[in-house]
Amino acid sequence: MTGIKDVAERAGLSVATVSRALSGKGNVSPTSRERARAAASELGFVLSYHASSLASGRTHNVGLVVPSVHRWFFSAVIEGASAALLEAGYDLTLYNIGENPEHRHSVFNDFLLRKRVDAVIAVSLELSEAEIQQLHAMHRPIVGIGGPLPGASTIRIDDSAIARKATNHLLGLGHTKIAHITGNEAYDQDFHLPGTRRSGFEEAMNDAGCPVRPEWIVSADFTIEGAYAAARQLLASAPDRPSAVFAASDEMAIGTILAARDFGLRIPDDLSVMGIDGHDLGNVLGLTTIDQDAKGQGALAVRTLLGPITKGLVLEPADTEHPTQLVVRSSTAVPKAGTF
Amino acid sequence: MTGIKDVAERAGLSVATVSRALSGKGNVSPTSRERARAAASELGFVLSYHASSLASGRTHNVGLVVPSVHRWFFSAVIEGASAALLEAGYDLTLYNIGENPEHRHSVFNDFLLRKRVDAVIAVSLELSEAEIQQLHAMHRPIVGIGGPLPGASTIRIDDSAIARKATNHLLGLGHTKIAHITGNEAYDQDFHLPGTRRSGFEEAMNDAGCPVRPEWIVSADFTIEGAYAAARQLLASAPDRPSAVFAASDEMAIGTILAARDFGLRIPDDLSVMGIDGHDLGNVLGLTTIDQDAKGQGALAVRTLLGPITKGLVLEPADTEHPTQLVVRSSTAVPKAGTF
DNA sequence: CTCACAACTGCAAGCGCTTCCACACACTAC
DNA sequence: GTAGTGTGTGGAAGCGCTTGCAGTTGTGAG
Repeated sequence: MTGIKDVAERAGLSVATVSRALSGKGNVSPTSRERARAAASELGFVLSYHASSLASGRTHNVGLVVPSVHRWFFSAVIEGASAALLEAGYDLTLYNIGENPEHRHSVFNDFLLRKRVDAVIAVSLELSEAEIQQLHAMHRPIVGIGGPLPGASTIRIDDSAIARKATNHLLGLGHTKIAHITGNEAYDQDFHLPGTRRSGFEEAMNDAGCPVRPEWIVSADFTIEGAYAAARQLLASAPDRPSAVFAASDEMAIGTILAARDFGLRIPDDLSVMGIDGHDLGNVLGLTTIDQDAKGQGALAVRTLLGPITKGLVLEPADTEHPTQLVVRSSTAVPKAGTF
Repeated sequence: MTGIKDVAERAGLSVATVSRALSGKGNVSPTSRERARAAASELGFVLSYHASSLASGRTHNVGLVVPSVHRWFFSAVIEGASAALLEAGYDLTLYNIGENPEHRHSVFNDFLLRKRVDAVIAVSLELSEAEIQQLHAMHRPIVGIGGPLPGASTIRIDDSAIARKATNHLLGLGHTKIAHITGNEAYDQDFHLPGTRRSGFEEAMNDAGCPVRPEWIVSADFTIEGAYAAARQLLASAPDRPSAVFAASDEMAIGTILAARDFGLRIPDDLSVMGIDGHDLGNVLGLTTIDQDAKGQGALAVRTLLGPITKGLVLEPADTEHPTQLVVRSSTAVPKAGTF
């Protein structure tokens, strides 16, 4: 394999100068820089990042920790982060926690401590003080997506406000019999996201003077399949059926739509459905939603990290609220008189 | 940060012995091994993988290259590979090519050559001779998923046989008016997967003496959305409508089901639909499919690579066919007499 | 003409490990 | 007894880069 030594030889320069020329750091005359570049490209030289990292301490690699790669939100974040990192010349090391709690433990107590990443992006994961401390002790900045992280930067959306906005959209159309599909307790552990959205829903309902019926708050696991099952139960009793469903995620809204179709309910005539996310399928199904631009959040996380890192600065913890947008499609409408 | 030196000091051993003790390679007395382990864990020592890689040449990191992270098949492969790698103590570096052709170029001509990965898993990507050569020159074994890779190991399914099996399932039920949703040309570049499945479909039809109607072969981009649009066109002309649709992927089958519902077609009464994949949504929608266990393919790819690597052997190129399974659910049935 | 200073360059010391080699020692086999 | 074998250990030479430092040159100011 050709190393920097070969390049130096060919260019008639020292290894040190070639290193500086190629990295762009330090003073190098234009002539030398050009010669180094030419020699490198003639030899097809590609820097060994191990050696570079060992010597410099910078790895050009960012760790991305996600709870799952299947759910829409996470894969959208991965996509956004991945593209931004690729553009910046950074590698992306993916840690998919999955269902296994042991995996989470080894990711935070082993993998991430191997000094292989310059920074960590944690998606929808509430890190413990100890976990954050460890990473900070190693000078590894952290950006959290999806919730507040003590002492770390975060990118998030205002879940409570969004839930109120969504609920108000339905209320504004004239719905009063509104059900809510929230997340299971298991999903409330990390950032209490389902709880926050649910509270937002309840507040909006109370503000409008609409009763919140406990039996119309059902929970699922944030997947289409899970919400499908939950919605079937919710919609089973024809005489006492909500006229609208607000689901805490688009995937759960989609599950609801599928369940509604099974009962022959037309959307939005017999049932209005809305979600939160901006899922790609929303278009096909005409789903009204609040788009949270997950891809953009992933890209923003990368920019947040890389700015200070490339300048050699320390990342100041900051809390960035990502904008969201109500997208009205055909799954919500004024309730038909008959359904009241 | 504590290094191996600190551990050696604390354990009263040399750095060399500690290294051997912790890595498990070479002869170390049980006493020394235990002392090294104790000292390491007391100090919370975690190996620096950069230094380790630089010295040993092994990186404990595998590169996974995918065309997209959104499509079901790819995220399932990622999930399977990710879990298997985590178990083995390996990092997973994800390269998501995406839509941008430049990204593909830089991944293969820059990122993967940085000597940061021990091996490469390429999913549904047909590598050029040059790309394979480069990686082989660096002694980086490659495993391809989804198609033959000259000189590399591959894991794949028999697309032609599967397509015939699927078609035969529909023919066996009595369908003769069968449409096929195939992939766009853009998706035929890499492993000609859409083309192969389409040929299988046509062969089975011919063998059964059923005419293949060109206007009943439509193409989409492998997404639910794309197939939805294509299926709408296909199903629009009521008088001349197929009684069954075989889609080249589950996502496209799902798009077809959604489109059918828009036309008020009941499944399977008015239209039988089947796909290929084993998509999670298949259960909810009652989709008949051929399960190809994408997660298992990802895990198998990892095992295929890691076996030889950990033993220090060279990976012998081998072509492994992954088993598939016909899963009959409620989206396919005997055609109703009226629809003939 | 000298001096201070900046711009450029090379030497060499690491970065934190792995592993070759040499050596010490304890055996077994003759 | 000696030679041969195997096990356990430490010294030290790298792995392929980056970067502090010092040295060389060129420049404008005094």
